[in-house]
Amino acid sequence: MSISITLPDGSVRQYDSGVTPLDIAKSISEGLARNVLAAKVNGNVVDATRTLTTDATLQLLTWNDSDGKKTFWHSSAHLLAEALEALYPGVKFGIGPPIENGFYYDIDFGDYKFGSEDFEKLEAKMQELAKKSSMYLRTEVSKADAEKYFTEKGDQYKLELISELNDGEITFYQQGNFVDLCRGPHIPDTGFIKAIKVINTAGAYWRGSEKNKQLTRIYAITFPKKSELDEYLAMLEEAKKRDHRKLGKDLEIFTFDDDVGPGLPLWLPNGAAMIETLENFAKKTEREAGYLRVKSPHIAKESMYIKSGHLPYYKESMFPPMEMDGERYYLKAMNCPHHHKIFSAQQHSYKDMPLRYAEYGTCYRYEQSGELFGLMRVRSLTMNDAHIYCREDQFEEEFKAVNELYTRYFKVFGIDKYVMRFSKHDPKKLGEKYIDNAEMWLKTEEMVRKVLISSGINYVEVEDEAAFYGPKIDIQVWSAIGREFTLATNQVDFAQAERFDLWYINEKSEKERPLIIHRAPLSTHERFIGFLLEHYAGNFPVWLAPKQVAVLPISDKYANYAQEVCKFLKKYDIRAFVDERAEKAGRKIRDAEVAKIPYMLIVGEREAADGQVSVRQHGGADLGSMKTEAFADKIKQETEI
RNA sequence: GCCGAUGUAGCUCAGUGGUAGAGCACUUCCUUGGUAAGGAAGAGGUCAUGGGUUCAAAUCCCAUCAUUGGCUCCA
Repeated sequence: MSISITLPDGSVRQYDSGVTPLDIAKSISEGLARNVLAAKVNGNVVDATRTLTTDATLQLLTWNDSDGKKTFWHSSAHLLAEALEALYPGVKFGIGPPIENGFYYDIDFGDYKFGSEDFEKLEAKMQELAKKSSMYLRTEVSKADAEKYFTEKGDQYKLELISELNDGEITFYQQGNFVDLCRGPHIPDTGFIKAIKVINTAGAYWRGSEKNKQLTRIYAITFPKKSELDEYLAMLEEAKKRDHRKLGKDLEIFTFDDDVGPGLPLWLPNGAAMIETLENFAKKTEREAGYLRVKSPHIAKESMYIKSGHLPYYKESMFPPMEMDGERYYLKAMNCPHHHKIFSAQQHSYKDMPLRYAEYGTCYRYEQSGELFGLMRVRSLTMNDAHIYCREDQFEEEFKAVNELYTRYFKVFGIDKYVMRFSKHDPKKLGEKYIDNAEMWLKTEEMVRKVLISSGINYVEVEDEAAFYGPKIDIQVWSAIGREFTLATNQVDFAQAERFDLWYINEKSEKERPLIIHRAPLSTHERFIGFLLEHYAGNFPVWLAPKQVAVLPISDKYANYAQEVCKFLKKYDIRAFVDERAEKAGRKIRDAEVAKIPYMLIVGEREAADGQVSVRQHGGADLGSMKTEAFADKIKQETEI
């Protein structure tokens, strides 16, 4: 009997029933067959060795398809497990999925401490087993047989997984002597795996729960070619060069000190200059957008956090309280309660609304020690914070304006790789994790969705990630080394107005609750500058660069002239300095290049003679000579944002 | 908080039980120069901290602190 196979280009070919995708690949070309890792049949990824008995659409998957890569890495995880079982008999296996770059396997080593000194041995064993080109053989097993197999093997993790499966949907895969519970699919044989690198190990709780035993997670990556592994490792090296922790040190932006404490960054003059620039920019933008600036203290009495409802939710991540005059004071972990108090300090009419209170507010959060990460996760942070108090009929417009502010900022900084997450509540957790007001949850979530859709913003909706007081939008970005974090956030709050008894007088002369929007589009200084360091790889645009211009006298005969130039530029608010060291011009240029300073002004006899500067741009472009004033005008223009 | 790794000069790092090292940076002197490193000399370390083993510890063991890769968390 013959079946019709439709290929991605639309062509239809006839084959005998029982043909495999691999056979089909061979019929097209031997070269293709050598590269086929798996197949997509009617949209489902399956083994390339599965037989086809009915008409189908077929896509052959290779290393160039993400599903092909995933299959390759998943199969590699089985290879890793096979090698582990050979090297450390009796180990038990959790799960071993592919990830974005490579794969991992969670292992229970019993009492053995698996560490980095085991990596080479493991890699060698995997290489050895890969060379055998063992086929990945699929068998369907009954639930009873599956349970029997892993009971005999004593692997309680696999048994737990099996207990959640139904009879008839359980399959085993075997390569060499290793059998694993797996739904597949897999690559045809281990011979495809040519390059192997064990990356690192980490503790990981079984099924992701702190209550469970911690297993040893082994991360590794494999490739079908040695050269691809080399490329990957080179790419990792490149990413390390962008790491904000390295750049922050090299460019003298920030530092940490044991005597100050973990997660408490110290800003060096260059970092402080960036903060000042960012604040000026934000303040100007916010002023234009109708925000009013407010200021609030760093601490407050415990009673305020009880009133706000923050304390029961976040006590664990606040620094412990200080006792003073029989009162307990907390370092603030958020600015909202203070702002609410500013709102309630005055009486407001509906005509005053919306009121937008903005503050670069410094907060302190006791992040878990294991969570600290350079500038991205710290314990003292200064937020680009603001709270908008508005009437319900103003909410959409206000929320939309906030989104537009984000878009404007992101455009200025050239941020285009991000995901907007719309975080919603989980109705099952009303009264626990979330304020118990089902109606307001649904109402505000619908309002947010409406704004997102009408603004044409791409977003994903996620359940059970809202703040306790309302739905929110988070902007997810990635660090140079691939770690995901929330850059900015925009939240709705329908709970705290009630708690703080916030009201305004409406048209009918009645008290009415405002809706509140929390927003922090520029995140915190810590996180944002950390992000910008990586985003620009330290090559900041002129307006943001902590040092904008280096004036480099050819010799100390021209030091005075250099100082004159520098003084002149400073009058224009340009951040300039003179390199007066007794070094040659070449050396001064090199050092300015390494420090990533946008402009270098070389001044010597020629320039001093007629009030000029010779301009070199970071990166090497020689812009020639011009009057100092002309240069200052040029920079002024460039720093307009 | 949990599992693993790391901690030596300002920075980057070498140093497997026997007198603490290199490069860069720093200081001083010489050199006065034209678009990515001029030369010489000098200074600089309680080898994270505290215990232990040893005739002897940067090195081996234990604890603590910090950093870091993950896990859990993230107002």
